[in-house]
Amino acid sequence: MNKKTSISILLKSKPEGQTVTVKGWVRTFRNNQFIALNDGSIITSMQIVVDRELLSEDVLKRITPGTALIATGKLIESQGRGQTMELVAEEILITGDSNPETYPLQPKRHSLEFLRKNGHLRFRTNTFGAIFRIRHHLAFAIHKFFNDRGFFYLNTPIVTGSDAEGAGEMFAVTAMDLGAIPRTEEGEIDYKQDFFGKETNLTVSGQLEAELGALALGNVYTFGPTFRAENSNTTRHLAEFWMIEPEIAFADLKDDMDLAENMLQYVIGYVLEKCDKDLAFLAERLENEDKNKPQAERAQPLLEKLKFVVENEFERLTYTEAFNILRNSKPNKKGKFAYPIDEWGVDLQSEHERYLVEKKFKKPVILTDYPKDIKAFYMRMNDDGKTVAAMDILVPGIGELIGGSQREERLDVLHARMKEMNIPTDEMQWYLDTRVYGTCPHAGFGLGFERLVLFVTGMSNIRDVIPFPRYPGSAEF
RNA sequence: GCCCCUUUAGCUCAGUUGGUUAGAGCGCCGGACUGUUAAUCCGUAGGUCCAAGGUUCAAGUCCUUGAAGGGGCGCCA
Repeated sequence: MNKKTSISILLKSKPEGQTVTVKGWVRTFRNNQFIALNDGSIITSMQIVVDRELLSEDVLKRITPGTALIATGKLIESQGRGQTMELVAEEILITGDSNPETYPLQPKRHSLEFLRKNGHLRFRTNTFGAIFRIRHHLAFAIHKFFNDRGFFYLNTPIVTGSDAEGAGEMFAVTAMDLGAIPRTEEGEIDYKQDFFGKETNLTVSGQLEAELGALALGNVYTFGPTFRAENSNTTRHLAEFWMIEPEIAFADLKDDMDLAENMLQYVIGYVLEKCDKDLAFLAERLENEDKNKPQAERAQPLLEKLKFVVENEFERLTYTEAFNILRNSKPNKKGKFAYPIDEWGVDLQSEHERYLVEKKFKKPVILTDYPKDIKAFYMRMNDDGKTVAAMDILVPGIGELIGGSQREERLDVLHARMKEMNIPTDEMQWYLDTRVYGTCPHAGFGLGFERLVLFVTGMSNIRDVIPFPRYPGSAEF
């Protein structure tokens, strides 16, 4: 096939009557004369001008929304308004018809619910095209950020034999015949006869393994699929999602917070530059969506929100400071919180996080030094004996975007914590060995990639920012 | 897992205190149109009112159960 030029590249060139070929899918066909052709490389469609003499009536009728075609012709400055250039067709080859009576996508606005049900075709819409181009650039920016800073990309296992992380319910991995599961004499499932000879699950986090890498390579990060079998039915949870988990050696909680804040500012700045057209489209979309909402429910304009995050420092405060703010807050005193703030040590609910982020500070907030009883065993114990060196980054509209901590590097303290929380130490010797041999202060965090995409695109349901969402009751495609 | 809302044409939605033949915009189909921009103009067709059961002289409208979808909460990234 002759070489195609992507529309994104053509739009950067000078239209001087040069002959070019574009290949894509018809969005609309106006006036029996103007094809809006989109090839996915950019949100902008190329206008193909068709001479009626050129094509037979039959071929003209076949140019409908969704039709795939190859158009060759001269690229000239557009005669009409609305686009800078257009392609005067000399040859049009239809490679795939699209029956307009059955093709679900019409040249009009569709609801996100409808497009979710037609998930196999939603890529062909402006909204989802923009989302998935931005998703790509965000992923690339994350790799670039870490690579530029000397981090090594480490792949941690997807099938894991470790069940001590406690980050959530896990999906079992087995090759056993589910109709005839082998049992021991005591009636327990006999995992010794399974493929790996032990109980295995899909990973809920690569952190513990990433620590092993960091305590040799210095700075590492993971970026891989993560699975949680929680029965979560919300707009910000998935059963299969992608998580980024950097882990840094010889570092404390402040280094960890600085890294997370710098990373978010870098990747958001990157897409503000690279994805200006897609972001502008999504910003306008969000604005239109919000027109029907009461003032109080309207979101901050998307570009304004993103620029603000890039240009301003995040608010940093401890759990205890946040607790005092919340306890003395109006909604708490007036009994507006479903979960009143009364006793130090309670876990903060999303209504509290939203108050801090959206009402009190109106910017991303980093909460640190949580009570030890509401956090995981591996987080470093603070000198007060009551709190741990944890940090959560909360952002408007989403809540928790990042969860991290300085890790407990002192063997005796870690051992005591594991015993206290009933974590079986004998199965975790591989983890404890990093503290037995050459331990050092280190820290890391987990970033939910889809939550980042949600935040950047201004979408509201996490199922719309991953190509093939998995959630309770649904695993299409 | 808990709570709330929705389900009417291909899509997005109206549909009054229960009352005759259920409507609109867009799309589709037919026609017009060589500078359109979700093109426009004219015309036609298109409905098991989510399903089952109930109340009533009468149900799209009220009640019960179920299904599907959406939102909030919890768990968390």
